[in-house]
Amino acid sequence: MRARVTIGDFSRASHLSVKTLRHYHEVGLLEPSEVDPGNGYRYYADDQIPVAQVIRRLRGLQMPVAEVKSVLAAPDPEVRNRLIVAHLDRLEADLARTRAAVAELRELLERPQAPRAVEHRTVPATAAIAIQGMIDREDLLAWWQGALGELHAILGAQGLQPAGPTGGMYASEIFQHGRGDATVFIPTDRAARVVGRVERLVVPPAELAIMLHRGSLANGDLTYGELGTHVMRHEISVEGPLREYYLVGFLETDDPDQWETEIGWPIFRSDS
Amino acid sequence: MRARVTIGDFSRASHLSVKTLRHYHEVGLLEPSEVDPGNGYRYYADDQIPVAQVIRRLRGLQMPVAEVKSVLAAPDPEVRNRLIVAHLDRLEADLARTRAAVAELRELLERPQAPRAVEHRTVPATAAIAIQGMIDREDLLAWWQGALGELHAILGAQGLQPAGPTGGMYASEIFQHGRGDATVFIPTDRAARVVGRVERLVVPPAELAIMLHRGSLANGDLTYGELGTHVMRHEISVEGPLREYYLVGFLETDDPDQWETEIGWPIFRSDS
DNA sequence: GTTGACTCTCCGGCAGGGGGAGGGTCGATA
DNA sequence: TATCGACCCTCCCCCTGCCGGAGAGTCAAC
Repeated sequence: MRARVTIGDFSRASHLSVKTLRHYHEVGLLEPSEVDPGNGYRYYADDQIPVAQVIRRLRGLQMPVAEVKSVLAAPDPEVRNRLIVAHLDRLEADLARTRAAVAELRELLERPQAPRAVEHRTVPATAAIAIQGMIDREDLLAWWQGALGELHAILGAQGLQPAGPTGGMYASEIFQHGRGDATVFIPTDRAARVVGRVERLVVPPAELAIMLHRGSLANGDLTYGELGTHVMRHEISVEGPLREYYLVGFLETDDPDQWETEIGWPIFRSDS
Repeated sequence: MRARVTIGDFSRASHLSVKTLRHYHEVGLLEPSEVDPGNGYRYYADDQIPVAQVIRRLRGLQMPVAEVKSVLAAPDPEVRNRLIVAHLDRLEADLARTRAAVAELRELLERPQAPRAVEHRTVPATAAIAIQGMIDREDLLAWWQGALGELHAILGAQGLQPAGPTGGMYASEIFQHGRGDATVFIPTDRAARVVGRVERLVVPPAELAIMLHRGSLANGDLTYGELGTHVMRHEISVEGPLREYYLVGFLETDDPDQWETEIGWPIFRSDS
């Protein structure tokens, strides 16, 4: 026989506040086992306690309500667990990222930076193989590694050598709005055969203000900031994606602190 | 000479969206260096880029806007750094908690539990020394350890022995709303002298449904849930704080997995 | 029948912005 | 100098996941 209790009692038993329970009812996350049609009173059954527990646990780990709902709706325990584990994995990844950001910020607080040099460069049009995509910022790093790896693999498989440093182009919307067009490319002298998402591309010419960034690109915003300040102060900024050239990257060394990246900001140059 | 740019250019240079910049202006976090009184256009100066960078960094680490504001308002770099480091420390603590919760949940997914026995117990009124307080849930663990340590120290200093297991009483509001009354106590035969926040207390008698919880109390909600289900199904719940008795706790062993805690739910018993 | 403790719905608000409507402006070109 | 497209402005509503309170209806014990 199932016991039936009021919302207040269920609140005390489940450790969810009355407000929260009503909210969960409203959004369909946890429906009372019975609602009196006369007065609207909600009544909960004792076997809803474990459900409430699960909800509390998952919400405590920031799982969005909609996702909790789909977990509960999944009939198969296997599916359920996979959804939960997926969320836990995302959490772990988040933790790692935050931890890294914290460490970097601590580092930056310890030792302030010296100003860096800015170079002007005229980049000619360049034939290359490339991968393009509309990318969410959070996926950028994974996409970037995958795409660069693929390009190198294609090149290697055809016995070709890069004709210049690997590079990338990034629409500023990626950084402002978290999503935008991105391109990575490797210059090639001779036409490579293209496979899958790899395509041939003539990287357009550009006038760039260039600053060298050392270390992981997770810290790239600092260099971007410095470069942006320089450009605002001394140059005329023009339309066009930001450009990066990976002089030393993850293909050359495992230690991100050793990476060297040129960051290029499109500018207008009237004279030399 | 400072350059002056429109909000769009500043957005591209700072990687903050136009919407966000307007929002930061509105809340006073980042004021444009100049606002045209005629048309309301915002203009930013190049030396605001580093400020924008700092804001972006700190916001990226979930520092509330108000706190970022006070960081920027702090004139002394020392003070600034202390504020930031404090936030980073909080973040680290958060990370540790989340990590632990993730690990526990993974564990729970691996091996499901067997149902546990529930015992009925009549607890008589008991003289004790106690510490009470209105506690936020997040501070509960620290408060609990501190208070228990203090009680034991007082007892030890007076050469007295506990006359029963250490216990605690917790208003259910703590769990429902994150804040409420809490009490920890140690029964004593002979009157102890009381010092500071320690007081003498007669722990009121109670009828309890009791379940044994093994392991860290971070997982206590599971046992609470099971016990709550039992109470809803088989007992008549009455008013009164939840009660815990720490049979094996942090004073006895360093390994939280070894802890044993009795969890008591106040019930009504008409007969034996 | 009267309390007092519950319960209901509805409204408003929090952070930290995003989306979009509707309308004014800027500047480079023709 | 007119025009056009790219900017910019304000205002309002929306999002998530609840919390707080007002005003009114209900339940159960005495």
